[in-house]
Amino acid sequence: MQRRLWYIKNAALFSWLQEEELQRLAMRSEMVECKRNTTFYFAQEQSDSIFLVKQGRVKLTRTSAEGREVILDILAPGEIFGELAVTGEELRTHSATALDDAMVCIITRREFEDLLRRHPEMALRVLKLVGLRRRELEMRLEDLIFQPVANRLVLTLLWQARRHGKKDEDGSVSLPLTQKDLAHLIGASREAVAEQLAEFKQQGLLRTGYRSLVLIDPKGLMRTLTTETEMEFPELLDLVKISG
Amino acid sequence: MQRRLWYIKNAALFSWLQEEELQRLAMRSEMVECKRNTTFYFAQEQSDSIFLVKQGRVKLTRTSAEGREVILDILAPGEIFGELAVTGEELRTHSATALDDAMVCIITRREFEDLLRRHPEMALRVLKLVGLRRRELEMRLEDLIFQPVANRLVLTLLWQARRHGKKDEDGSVSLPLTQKDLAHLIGASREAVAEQLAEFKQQGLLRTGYRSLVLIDPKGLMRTLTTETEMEFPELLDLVKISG
DNA sequence: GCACAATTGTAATCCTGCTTATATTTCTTC
DNA sequence: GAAGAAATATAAGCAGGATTACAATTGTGC
Repeated sequence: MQRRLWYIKNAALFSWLQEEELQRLAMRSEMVECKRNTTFYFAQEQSDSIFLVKQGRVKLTRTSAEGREVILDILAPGEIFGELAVTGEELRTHSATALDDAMVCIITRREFEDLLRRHPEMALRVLKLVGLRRRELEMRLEDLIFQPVANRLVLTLLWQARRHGKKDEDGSVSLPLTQKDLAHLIGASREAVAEQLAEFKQQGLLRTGYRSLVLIDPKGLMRTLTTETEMEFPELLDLVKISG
Repeated sequence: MQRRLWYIKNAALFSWLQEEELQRLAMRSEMVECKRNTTFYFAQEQSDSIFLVKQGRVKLTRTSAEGREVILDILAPGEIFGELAVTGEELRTHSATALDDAMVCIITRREFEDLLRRHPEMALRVLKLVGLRRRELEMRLEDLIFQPVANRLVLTLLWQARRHGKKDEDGSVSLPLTQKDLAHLIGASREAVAEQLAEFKQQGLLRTGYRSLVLIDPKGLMRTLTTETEMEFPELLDLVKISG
């Protein structure tokens, strides 16, 4: 219970609530620990809860009729998912799966809706969040249309590095991602990703490992973009400030 | 002023407000009439107003560094755009342009935020709207990755028919779209769209015209999907109920 | 520790759809 | 009504990336 409270307090979306509300939430939410690859919900299931990631990463995916997968997002601890349950979504439009051994907090839709009603400001914060994710999708749609695999790969590597990368003393960043996950993130085949990674590896920009890769020279990776594309990714320059 | 009130009252997002609020909105909003191809705002401009479409269609686009365009959405009368201004968006991430001679209503962000504060329920409705558009983007991302041009084209034609099509007595639906617009909607080249349309034309599924096309056999178009893809577009069966 | 599953590495082949090119039709404007 | 702009039509050549295939490596469960 204390632990639950701690986690909730440390989620950006909830941290501003007064102690009383936080305790109520901690009391009424369920905490679940689970192994890697556990699925929290599948597409088409009833949308009746909101999740808060406490530990591990969670991937949100859509699967085509033929079983091919696209990754909509990969969440880090402190982020919530399934929040579209409070936007009139009846059934899930994606699946949610743990990428690592994970811990999540489950809040019923009813409870969350009550919270929104008690704190109108919360609705604005959720609105902000949903809007932000929508804009991210718009950017990805654009990249998918305009950028070749190599660029999409670099953009995604840098993006993932900011969210999930572990920074080393020497400035390199390690990422816990399989080539398959990367492929599903950028909408390419696993082989195309492997080939492109091999090329970057040869250029000394990164190292590959089993289920992981290490960005040795993030700035160098970024430079592979600017040759063909205009300078237009100022946010990515923040890469240096990656959380360690 | 009366006309302004009428339009606002007839927008789904506002219709539930009490008369008093509607009048206030009508009073404080600006009504603008403009020609086809007028741009309401460009990407990177300050996000300080929300728009309501009264007449004509409005397209929202993103443009790549090289000048290529992707259409994020095409709005019909009664719909709003620019609403991300109230989600913490500082600068526009897309441009908005009139596809027809149009009329829009402009509400300042401040005014809209006040409205949200006075009516917390409004925040929930906007949240619902933004969530819906996010899900649409997720679907398009998936289609872009999994579907070939032919399928994307059909899906888009049927989708556009529902939103903007004019239904004829004989069951055919006419759409005011250029091939270029279609190409930008599905992320393909204009030529690829033309070629595919030619094929459908030959199969008697549609007719093409200058800046317009007529879906002669929407169900037949849909059937071209089910051969290669599984049946998985139940919503599209509503096509028969297209607004006339 | 051994069998099996998952992941990575690499290469040849093939195909969708982009590019480029050119002609024609329809609208707009003066 | 003529000239120019915008949109449609069509086709050849090319290329990025998917598919297919197979080998090698690393993890996992009994």
